[in-house]
Amino acid sequence: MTSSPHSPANSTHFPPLNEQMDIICSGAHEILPQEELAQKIERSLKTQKQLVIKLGCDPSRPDLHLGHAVVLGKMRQFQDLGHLAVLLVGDFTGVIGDPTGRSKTRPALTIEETRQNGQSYMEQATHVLSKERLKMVYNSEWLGKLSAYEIIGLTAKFTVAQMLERDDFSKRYKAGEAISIHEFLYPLAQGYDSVALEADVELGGTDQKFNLLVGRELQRAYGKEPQCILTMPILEGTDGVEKMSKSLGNYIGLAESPREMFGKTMSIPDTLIARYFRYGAFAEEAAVQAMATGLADGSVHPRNAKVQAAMGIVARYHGADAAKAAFEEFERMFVKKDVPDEIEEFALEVSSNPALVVDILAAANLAPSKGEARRLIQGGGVSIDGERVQEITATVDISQQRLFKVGKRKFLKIQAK
RNA sequence: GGGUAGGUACCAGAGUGGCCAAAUGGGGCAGACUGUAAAUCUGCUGGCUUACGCCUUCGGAGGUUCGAAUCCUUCCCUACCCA
Repeated sequence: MTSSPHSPANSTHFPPLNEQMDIICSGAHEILPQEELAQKIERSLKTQKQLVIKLGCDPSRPDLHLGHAVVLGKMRQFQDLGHLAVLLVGDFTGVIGDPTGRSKTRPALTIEETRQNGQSYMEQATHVLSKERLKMVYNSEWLGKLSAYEIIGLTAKFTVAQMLERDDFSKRYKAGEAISIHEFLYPLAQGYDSVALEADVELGGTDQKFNLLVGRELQRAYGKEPQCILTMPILEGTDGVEKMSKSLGNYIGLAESPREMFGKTMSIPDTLIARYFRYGAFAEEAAVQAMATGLADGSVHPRNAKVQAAMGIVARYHGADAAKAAFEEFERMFVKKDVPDEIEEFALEVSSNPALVVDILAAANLAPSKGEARRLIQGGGVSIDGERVQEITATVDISQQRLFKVGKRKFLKIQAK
């Protein structure tokens, strides 16, 4: 549904201030400034106009994972309270390039690609967000229309010293690393989005704090009412160290199968269990507390807590039945060392049969290269029909279907075509 | 504009004519042990090859040499200092 900013919420019933604030604050890392937010809500109650809640999304990476879900979940709460969620696709800023990290030249996306990614983003986001009170916008809409004159005017509203307050910039500056001018434009453009949208609240991860605050500054500079900012914690990836991201391979995708979700959650380090329970499964605060204390005093076995978290996460995206099934399969696979229920089948074209195991692994994409396949065999990581492959020169007859297992969790049934 | 120091595999970082597919550490993968956790131990960690070996890779392009990550030329890129 679409509506222009600050339009009256049709037939929305806003809960009272205290109730709203409680929900909004739960799980939030920081809300700045909290009093202003309260004032905004009070005013919205009085005028019966919904607040505009902004969340920027990066169109170059359209794959959403549990980390994104943390902030999307907060967005959902705003929706449920009657406010308008605005998903801002940064198609224009995406072309500028994300300043965090080394400036790897990012392939410039075409308009079509951004639109497609935006659509796919939207689709996945609605796993968490309600389709009610949801609006998607592209920032090229206004940023693309700015003249050089206007852009210079924008840059004039911010100083280099202010810019260097940003952690990432100051670190790189002190370390003598490269910072391109255009990277300075990124926060400014993002901030300008808030001006254009007349955002009341902008959400983001804690790593976005600076950028969100720039939005506030710029709104003020342009004579608008400054937005409040709300940051959510950054969820660590399954490795427990780095933030969750697809490029690091430590993510749990929102679109993944129940089995994958469950399995990946079970592989997180113990220190993360309660966090995943809270932010991944969106468990009740009381339940999270109970788990945390139980883990701390040893009355809850970490494995069981992890199962609880994993089930909660799977249930959230696939339903309780799927969660139960995933759990049962997990038990069978890893506790009883059995094989999974459903294994993908693969028909392979081979020039000769029996064929080299190494060739089969590479052809079936169970290994990225033949060299890697050899290494896996040498390391004892490959078995066929339950028997470990000993020799890298081994061959196997696949005129009948064979069950290949590679590493801990790759299974594939292979048969000659 | 001038000067200085640099650009090595996923990252950090050694290597300054052949013993270099390139030390070491981190990361990653696999195995053992477990709870698909942590810690620990072991092996592997460019591609092709049963293997011998071949091919591609030390910022780009040329050159010197029997032989180059290493020397020369040139170009590109980065930081710092001076103007």
